[in-house]
Amino acid sequence: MLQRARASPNEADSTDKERYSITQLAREFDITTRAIRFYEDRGLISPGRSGTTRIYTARDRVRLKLVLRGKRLGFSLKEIANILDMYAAERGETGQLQYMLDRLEEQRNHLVKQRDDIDLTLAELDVIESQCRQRLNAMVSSN
Amino acid sequence: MLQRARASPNEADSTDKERYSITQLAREFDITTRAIRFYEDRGLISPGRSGTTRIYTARDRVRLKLVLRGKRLGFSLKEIANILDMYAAERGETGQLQYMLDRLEEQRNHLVKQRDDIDLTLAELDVIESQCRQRLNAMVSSN
DNA sequence: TATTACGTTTACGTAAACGTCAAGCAATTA
DNA sequence: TAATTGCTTGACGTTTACGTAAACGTAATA
Repeated sequence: MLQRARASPNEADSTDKERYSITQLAREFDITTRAIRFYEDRGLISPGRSGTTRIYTARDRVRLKLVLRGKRLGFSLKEIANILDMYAAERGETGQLQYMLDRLEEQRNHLVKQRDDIDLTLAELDVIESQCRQRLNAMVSSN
Repeated sequence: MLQRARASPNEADSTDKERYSITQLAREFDITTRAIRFYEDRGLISPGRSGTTRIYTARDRVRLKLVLRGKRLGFSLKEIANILDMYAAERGETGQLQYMLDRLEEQRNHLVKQRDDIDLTLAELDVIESQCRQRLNAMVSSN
């Protein structure tokens, strides 16, 4: 039985040894394998292969996680691809550091605006809820 | 006159008098008239008519604003419709106050999670940016 | 050996959210 | 009066993000 030890104390290669199958990831993140393959088709993930079968590393898993976070924030896959590129380019020889700083600023502004929207909406939910509770109390006390 | 007092100094009719054309709103919010009509088609807005021409009140405008905010937060038009219904039902005779409180809670959880996502992303942007700036400094000092 | 589980590619289908004509009415302006 | 401007209602086209089915390979299990 050739099982690899997990949560290993030492790592020979500096690359993590965890590997995931497509269905493992699908189950973990509650998405379909179709979706994962689609993300690959759009260049968001590039898992290795064993024959034809996809094999996902810890890095692939992180990228998938970021993809899903981006989706929750309402970004399109294309936008998410750009963001992931920024993450990746961060240590590459881009030579366009200023351009990248601008893009970062842009991204930050977007997120801050979105957070403001959320805070506004949460505040309004508070108002609605308190009015709901008032009506609920009124119903109780009128019994 | 059993009217609730509103924030306005005088109001003859309790309905505001501002009217907007579809292109006015389109220009104000930088969307197309096609989009606005589409929102109407999906029941998100129901402007009055003068003949066949749509006439938008201040209330319609607010709803449109909420629609766009919802879109920025990544909600589908169907979800936005539900949210708007909650806003509207708030003073209606729903008789399902508890159900509505549950939906409010749900909505709140969604938003809080989204805000957490944003905070996570903003933190990571900080990291990337500082590394960018380090590289930029390195380039300058190596000249 | 047959079934089951898991994987693959290819390809057509679909819902959402509009974009983009087309054709026509109504009012103002040249 | 002719043209322009703004509005209307269809209706078909498009993009995104997958769903769904077909047809197949492989490996473990009953």
